[in-house]
Parts: sequence; C-alpha cells; structure tokens
Amino acid sequence: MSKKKTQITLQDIADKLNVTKVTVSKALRNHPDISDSTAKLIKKTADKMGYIPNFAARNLSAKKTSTIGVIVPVIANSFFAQIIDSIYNCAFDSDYDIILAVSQEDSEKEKKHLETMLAMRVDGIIISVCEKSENHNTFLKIKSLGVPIVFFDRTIEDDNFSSVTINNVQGAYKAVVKAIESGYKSIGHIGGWQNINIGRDRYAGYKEALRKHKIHLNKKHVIFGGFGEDDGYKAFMELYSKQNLPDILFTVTFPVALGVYNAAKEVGLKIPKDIDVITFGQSSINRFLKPKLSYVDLQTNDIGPKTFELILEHIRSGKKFAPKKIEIDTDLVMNETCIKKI
Amino acid sequence: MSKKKTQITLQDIADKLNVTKVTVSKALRNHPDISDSTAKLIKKTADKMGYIPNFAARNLSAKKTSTIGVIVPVIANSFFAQIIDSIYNCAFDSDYDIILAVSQEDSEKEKKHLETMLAMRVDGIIISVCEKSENHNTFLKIKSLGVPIVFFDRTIEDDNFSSVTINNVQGAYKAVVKAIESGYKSIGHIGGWQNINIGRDRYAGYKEALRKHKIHLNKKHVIFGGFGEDDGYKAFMELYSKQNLPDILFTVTFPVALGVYNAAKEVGLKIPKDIDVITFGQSSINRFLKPKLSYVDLQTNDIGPKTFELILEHIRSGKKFAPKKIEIDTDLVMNETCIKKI
DNA sequence: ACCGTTAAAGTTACCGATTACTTAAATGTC
DNA sequence: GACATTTAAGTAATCGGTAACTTTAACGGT
Repeated sequence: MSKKKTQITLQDIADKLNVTKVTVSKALRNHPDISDSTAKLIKKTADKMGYIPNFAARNLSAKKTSTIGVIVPVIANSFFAQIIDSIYNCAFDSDYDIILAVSQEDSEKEKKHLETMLAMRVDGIIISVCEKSENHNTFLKIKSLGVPIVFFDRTIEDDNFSSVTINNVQGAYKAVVKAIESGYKSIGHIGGWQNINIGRDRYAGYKEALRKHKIHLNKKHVIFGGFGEDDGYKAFMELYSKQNLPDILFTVTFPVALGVYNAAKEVGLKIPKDIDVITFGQSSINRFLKPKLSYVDLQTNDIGPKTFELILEHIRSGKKFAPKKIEIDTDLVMNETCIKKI
Repeated sequence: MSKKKTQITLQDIADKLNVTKVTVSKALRNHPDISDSTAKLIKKTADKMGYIPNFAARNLSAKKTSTIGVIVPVIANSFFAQIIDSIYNCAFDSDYDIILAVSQEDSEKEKKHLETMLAMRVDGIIISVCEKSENHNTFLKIKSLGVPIVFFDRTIEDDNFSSVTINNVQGAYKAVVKAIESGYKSIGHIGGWQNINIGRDRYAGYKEALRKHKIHLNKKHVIFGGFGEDDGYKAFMELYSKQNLPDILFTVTFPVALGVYNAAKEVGLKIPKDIDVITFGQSSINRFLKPKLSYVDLQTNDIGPKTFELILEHIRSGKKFAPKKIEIDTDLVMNETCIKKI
C-alpha cells in the first residue's frame, strides 16, 4: 500500500525531527533565527522526504507571490519571442516566476488574462497591449488596486503608467527622411491602428518628416490597419487596385512589410524598382528576402531587461514610485531598399 | 484617505448582505444550495464591490488549481508557437489556466520549471523536452507524485508516459526513400542528439530506408548535434571542410536545414545542384528560400489539441488512466529540392 | 394534523504556509 | 554575581476559501 498522504508538509518534517513547523519553515528560508546545524539537518530531512513547497499556501500567508505576469499580443514573432526570453532570464536571476499569457491580438482575451493575473495576485504585470485594446479602464482599475504595471513597446496613451518603448516618432522620422534624401517625393505609409502608440507615433514621425521637408502628405497613400503580414498584404492590394501606389512605402512593422513584399511579388512589381519599401523593425526572415529590406532597428536586446528592471523598482518601492517612461533610440539599418537614386 | 483594506474578501461581501461567507462562496460558484434571487444579489454586490477571487486561497482549500503547466524548449519557433497558441485556446475553452515556461534547451532550467510547477500544484504538465534533457528521474518523480504528464513532439524513452508525437521514423523513411527514388546514392544525415526521440527516430527512419534499398550507410556522412540553425551550419561546415559532402543531406529539423542552406551559400555551393537538401519540418521562412525546401510535414494543427485532450483525460481519470502514445502520420511536401534527377 | 422531504442557508474545520510575538537558555557586561 | 542582551526556538493567530455536515423552515402527501 502506498501512503494515503497527499503531500509532505512542513508539519511532517517537523514531526520527524521533534521541532515545530515554524522552525522548519524558517530553516528552509534561511532565517537567521535558526542555527546552522539545525538548518542543515532540516534541509537534509526535507530533501530526503521529498518535500515540495506549496506555493498557494505560501502566497496566501505571505501576501505576495514573487510572480510577475507577462502579456504579449503574439508569440510567433521574433521580436516578442526575444523579449520574452530575456524577461525569463531576468526573472530567473531575481527569483521571480513568470506567468506568460498571449492575447492573440484579442482585447477580450487580454482582459481575461489580466483578470486571471489579478486573481493570482501577481506582484506586477508587464504587458504589450493588443492591436485594438479596449482595456483602458481595466488598466486604471489595476493601478487603483496598487498592482504595479509596466507597458513595453505597445502602450496605451496615459501618463500615469510606466513604459519602455522605442522612440517611434524619431525612428519613423529617420526612415522617412532617408526616403526623402534618396530622392523620393511620393512616400506612402502603411500604418497601424491609431489608438495605439506604435501606430500613432510612427505615423506622427512620418508626417513630421514630410512637413519638415515640405512634402505634401497625400492621404490616398496612407492606410491604417493591423500589424500582421496579412494586414500589409491587404493594404498593398488596396492601394494597387485603386492605382494609388506611391514610389515608396514606409510600413509600420516588419510583418506588414512582408505582406507588402508578397503582394508586390504577386502582382509582378519589383522592389525597389517599381515600388520601394522601408520598414520599422525586422526579423530573421529579412536575411532571405531579395532585396533585403532597410529598416528602423529596434534595440530589442534592451527592452526586456529595462522593462523588468522597471517593474522591480515599482514592486520594491510601492505606491510612492512615480511612473517612468523610458524611450530607446533607434538606428536606421540600410540594406537593399530605399537606396539613393542616382 | 483611501481604504487600508488590502483586498475584498468573501467575508466583506457576506457582512454587507448579512449572510455568511460560505453562502457567498457558494453563490459565486453557482452552487444549487443558493436560491436564484440570493445568488443574483450576491453576484451583483460582489461585482459592485470589485471582488477579485484569491486563487491561492481557492487552490489551497480546494486542493486543485485548474492550471496546466506547459514547457517548451524554445519559443521563437513557429512550430512551438503554433502549438502553444492552440493549447491556450483549448485551455480557454475548458476553463483551465496555462502556466507557460521555456527551457531554452537547457536541462537545468527545464528542471527548475518542473519544480516550480509542482510547487504551484498544477493539475497536469505538458512538455516537449529540451535537447539534452537529463530529467528522466524528475519525470519519474512527477509520475510517482500522481501528477499527470504528457509529452509532445520531443519525448523521453519510457513507455510509462503518455505522448503525442508525429511518426518520426515513418516521416524520415519517406523523405529518404524519396531521395533514393530521385536517384541519389550518397545520402547524408545531419541528425539530432540520439538521446531524444526526434533525433533517434529520424535517424532510425533514415537507416531503415537505406537498408531496405541496400544502400550503404556511410558514417562519414552522418553528424549528430542540436536542433538549431547554428547546429546545421556547423555540421555542414564540418562535412565540407573534411570534403565529406554527400549528394544530398537529410536534415533533422528545419532550422538545421536553414543552417545548411546558409553555410552552403557561404561556401558558394548551389542547392540543389551541388548539394541537395530535404528536411523534417518547415517554417514560414521556407517561402522565401530559393530553392524552397522539400520537407516532411508535421501536422502541427493536431498536436496541440490532441495533447491537451490527453492531459485532460489523465486529470479526469486519475491514476487508473493508462499511458497512451499517439502518433500522427506525416506527409511529404515536395518543393524545389530533392527533385527527380533526369 | 403529523411526519418525511426538500430547499436554503449556517457551522465548523481545515488547506499549508508565514508573521509577529513570546519564551528559555546562553552569553556578555560592569 | 546580578542584570541586560543575544540566540534559538516555540506559540498563536491569520491568510481567503472550500468541503462536509447540520440546522431551520416550508412543503406535500395521507
């Protein structure tokens, strides 16, 4: 007969050693109350008995979970995958656990995940919001609950929250200026939804660059939509079918550029000869494109660690920590598109 | 002054309505004990007061978590990303929560994640093991603890565990037979570590195909290593530097094939003319390769749901559920490599 | 009008830890 | 050598829920 006992508890260890469970609890947590010899003995015994702490019990009584919730819109995306990896590594180093959830660009799912995380009593939340997030109120609620929250890359428009983003306006500006310097007059934009920073700010940088160079913004050359490959494909096809193609398109994300790339190929237009492209962000796929796209480089390496650092600051200093917005500057990486016209 | 109260509890709701917390608890869970009118009132009040359940407390007392742990080796990989998405969707539909962790092909991290999940008292674990997992003992421990565990894609060799895999031997066999039929005599294999099913079985299928067709297996044409792009690159370079290149290489994963692709390009060899390639699995990158690789298609769509279904069966039937191994058949998808020699 | 049922709540105990406070013995101080 | 301080443990209360059992009142059948 195997034991009926469901699980080994502190009490079981305590009984075996004729001490109290509090002593065991302290010993396992290296509390100074306990002498080295006893602590060693207790740890050895716990190990031998196959003790596995019960986080639910611990969390309940300690009123904290050492857990941070992370929500991203998509996972099959090297940008987010890389950041997730780095956040995991940071958490590992700081003895935090990560609860990862994917909203799949769905506002409802995003909300459900947020609620689950609140119910789990995560110590903090790191999020990159979905395309058309309608959860501003939920974020405010979370804030009022005192749960630290840090946005990264995709944020909501509200100065009361901390965030780590790349400098989208500046990045877009650089890209479009480059297009202008390359000799293009007719510069279109396949942009993202305007309710979200990356859509709005990249469009803002685009407009700013045109304005500064006194180039007329042709609204017919601007389309807003989502951030995925199919969105780029559709946008291109729309411009193409209406014969509204400019000379070059500045796209809001790499997947969107990829959609444009595919669509252009499909209708038989050559990049960069017939239609040129410069985009925001990249992916490992870029290596295989012909031509390899020029793009605004997001310093992906920094985003994860900086975001994590920020959430830790929030957690450690509690309410008195003022929201902080970190912006990371971008660089232009020139490949085989948007090259100077001779 | 804002309230000092940390959080709203069942008791708070109960007090306001002059009932007991048990009544509130039951009402919120739609327990038949509670009349519709009371239940409705309680729910409304809970909502108004901003009640958020405390999962730790619930888990502790209910002795289950409705949470399933998922561990994958890598995340920036469309194969795993897709499966993760589908598992999330299944969980969503069945009211389970998912705890996702990434081992990053590191056995130590894998172990740590497993332990964390045990401490969280997940109701079950779904895992695709890392490259050189040394956690067989941990898996046995988990089994003896009575925590259901289902492997997918990458499993350990042990009949006592359930798993969902594709038919690796058959898939590899098909690919290599195709190479043979295409007229190749000298067929190499860039394989994966042999301690893990996908490495072992794909190699087995390769050997079997050669044997059946009485083709000599030249050990100099076989290299074992990891499953990533750099592994493929290194393997190719090793063969190349020793001038041991066969006519065609059957690679264990798509990333490995990609590494080969890059390496071949780098040394100026043309695929498929100078060196041909056929691989196991694919990725969205394949669309952009020239030539587009022929590959053994893994029915990615089925793996996630089938795995989830299996873990649910385990959870529901407890100890008495016998391990079940599900194998999914593969298809060969022919593109521009491994084409019949004329 | 009586007794067994049922409906709708209430009582009590417990889940497995942690925290804050207390105790007892050992050590140190002048 | 008496009293203050440390050190190393123990005691009691609590965290927020849920499960199992009990109570109370209303209902129904004969």
